[in-house]
Amino acid sequence: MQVKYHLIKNDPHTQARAGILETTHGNIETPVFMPVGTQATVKTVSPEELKDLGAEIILGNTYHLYLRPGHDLIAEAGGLHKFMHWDQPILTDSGGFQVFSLSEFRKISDEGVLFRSHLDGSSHLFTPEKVMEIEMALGSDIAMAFDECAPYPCDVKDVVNALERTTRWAARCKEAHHHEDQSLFGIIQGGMIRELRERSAKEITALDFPGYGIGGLSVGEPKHLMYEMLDYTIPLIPEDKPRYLMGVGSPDCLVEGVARGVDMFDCVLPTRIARNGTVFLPTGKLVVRNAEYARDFAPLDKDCSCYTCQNYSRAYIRHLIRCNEVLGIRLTSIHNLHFLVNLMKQIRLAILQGGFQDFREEFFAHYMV
RNA sequence: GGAGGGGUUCCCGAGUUGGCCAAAGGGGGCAGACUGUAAAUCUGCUGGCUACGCCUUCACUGGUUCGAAUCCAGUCCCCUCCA
Repeated sequence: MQVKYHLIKNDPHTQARAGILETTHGNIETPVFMPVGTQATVKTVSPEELKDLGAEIILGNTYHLYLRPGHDLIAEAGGLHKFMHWDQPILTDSGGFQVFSLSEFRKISDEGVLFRSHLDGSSHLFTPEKVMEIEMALGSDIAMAFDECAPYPCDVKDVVNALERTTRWAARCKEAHHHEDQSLFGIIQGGMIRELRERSAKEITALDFPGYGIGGLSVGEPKHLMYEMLDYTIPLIPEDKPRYLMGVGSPDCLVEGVARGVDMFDCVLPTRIARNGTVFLPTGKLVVRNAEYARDFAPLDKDCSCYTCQNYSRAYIRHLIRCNEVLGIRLTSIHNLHFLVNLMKQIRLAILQGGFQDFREEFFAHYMV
């Protein structure tokens, strides 16, 4: 089946909305936060633990899985779900972000992107058609179109080029995509320029995808700019399609993204900062690795219901992280993922109960950015 | 008892043709960053101060010298080999 978005409730004061996204591997309650599992694993956290902390859908990455172990191998294993033992929805990113993050290893042409593997230096041409072939082989529920994510800051002409190319590639992706159990999402680009955002939104939505990614944001620009771009972009996306703000995941950005009409988010932030000794709390970030928690025998968050907070102290977690023990980063990863997943569940509940605006104010009354 | 080697800043460890040495490098410690993952990574600080300068420091004591972690003498420890 193709994904289907059901709008359940609009917030009366903001653009926030609650809905359900139906997929082959089950329903997703939106707005939702999606943990990132680039290499067919959310680093250090098992699928069972992801389910326990409430994750509904996770990501995989086309570029990384193509290079290793190879999409053919994963297809042979029975697809990504089976390969990694995750039976809930999966979204695969297309490698478009690697055009940005691995910019020193690639050359862009209209045909596609020639990557020099960061693993062994070998060359690989990613065309929209190739990316579709890979994503279909992976068998994710949602495949992202191959886009060009422009950096920030960026010359206007380069933003325009990326935008135009992204539109052309989106059309080619759509043409090449044939998979009845996988839905292809288009991606809107346009840098930090209102007119270009609007233009990209119009061009991409004209191609009629079952969902839309908003890309090219959270690439180093100030937050107010990102929020502005969302304000310009989201009203141009059909109401009956899910909107996915790609790569965004700080708690404050999630709340503000939802307020602007975003349904889906993904981000490496919770797992990355977890591995570096930082955790999310309702009051803001806390570097549990720091000396001031050496003798703090309380949980990370006394009101948190996650596995970590139910069983371990700040002092113990700090000790593990300082000793480089894997359990330390597993515990902080579990907590951070739970924090964001749970934040979205609270947000959704608030929307359903008509109290999102109050929730938002309450959140920022406590959360120090 | 004899022969040889060595004691450096929290730790390990460079540095001994004397000045460019508050002293390389690593570890540890302290702090910061991290937003579709080249990240369990990266960056900064790590003797003291009334700081573009001053003070204390390279086992200890004394000496040579304009100047010593570096040279000399003695002392105290440590290691290896031979008795």
